[in-house]
Amino acid sequence: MARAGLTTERLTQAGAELADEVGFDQVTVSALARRFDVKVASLYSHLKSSQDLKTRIALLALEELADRAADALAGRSGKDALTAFANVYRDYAHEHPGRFDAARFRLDPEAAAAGAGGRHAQMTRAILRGYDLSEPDRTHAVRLLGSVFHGYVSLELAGGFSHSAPDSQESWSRALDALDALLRNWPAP
Amino acid sequence: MARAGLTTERLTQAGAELADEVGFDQVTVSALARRFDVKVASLYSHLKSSQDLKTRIALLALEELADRAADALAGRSGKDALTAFANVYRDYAHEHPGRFDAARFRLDPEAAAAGAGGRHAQMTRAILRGYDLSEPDRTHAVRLLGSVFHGYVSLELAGGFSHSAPDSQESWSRALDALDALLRNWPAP
DNA sequence: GTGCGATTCCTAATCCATTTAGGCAAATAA
DNA sequence: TTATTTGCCTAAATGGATTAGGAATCGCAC
Repeated sequence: MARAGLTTERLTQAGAELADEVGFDQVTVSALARRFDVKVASLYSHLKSSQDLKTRIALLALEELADRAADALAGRSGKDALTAFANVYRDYAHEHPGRFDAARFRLDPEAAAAGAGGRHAQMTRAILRGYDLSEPDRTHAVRLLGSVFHGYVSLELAGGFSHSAPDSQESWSRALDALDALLRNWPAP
Repeated sequence: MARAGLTTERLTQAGAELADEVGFDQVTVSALARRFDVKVASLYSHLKSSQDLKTRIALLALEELADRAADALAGRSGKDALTAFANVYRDYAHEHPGRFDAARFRLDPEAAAAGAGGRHAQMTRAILRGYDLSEPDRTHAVRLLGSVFHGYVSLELAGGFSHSAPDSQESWSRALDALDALLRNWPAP
């Protein structure tokens, strides 16, 4: 019987594709086995558990996202950087809804720390170098930006802004304008 | 054999409590049956499916949230209203993490429309009456506020801001200050 | 109070996902 | 080639979701 060539990486990758197709919470060890035309138990040589699979998909998504963001930030600053960074999030979410959902998966703190978690915060900080903020305001701003990106895209993906004018794209642009204005004019406590 | 007195409402209520205790995605028809000391199949006279149960919990949470928000907004305006509204969200999420998670559940559009979905947007609009914004900027602002509230609280609940200074409460306050400043000084396109 | 229909809950069975244990065969190394 | 490791399999236990059909209980009319 020919071997299927399973590895943890291939399984994670295929799991990510599956997530994009059927939704992250529909990702199941069984479905993955079907996709490789292999018996379910075989996957357990490569994955600790169903939870393990999901965690790996989440970490993959975080890495991909961080890679894209790093790319987008190169050579940009100020509002240009802000916009580019934000659009990486939004575009990624639209291209890979399942992965994006995965990226919001509750990770055990150790897994999050080991993975790309820190890179994201670091890049958000980098964007703020283009604005005149010092600690602790810079941290507050990092958290606010993260909240807006995560929140807006989540609501949009959940269908919150469809079926109503104005266009979501328009609101997104204006939200970025607003954030830029806010960062240039951050209020004193 | 004495009857347990099951009704759809009691099941939904108990499901919400269960969600707060063990997490929304751990809410299961079986667990609910155990809680009522009743066989699983019995619940299917009151619930269409597991999905149905989750949808009901989500709608319950949205209603509770809308009720609290309406209460908090009464007699307030401007930043006062903004802060009160925002704190309702955050407090509710901390008191009832499972329900809050449920409120972010992907609802079929019909269920969302039938439920309290519209009340939330309406109240957010009401807050903005205290600021000088006209359409379509008001809608953009509604979406931005919703994104921040949802995003911040989600990230906070996921543990994103713990284990690092400054305190999350501090960032939350400063974020509200910032939003207030932004709304008073909304940038032109 | 007795009887009747409707409702509530149960038994039983099926299906599907997760997970572990132990075995045979294929790839790799000696 | 033989020995060893590794990859995938069969088999089986556990537990949730769901449906069909049966029995107990309740509310109400007589």
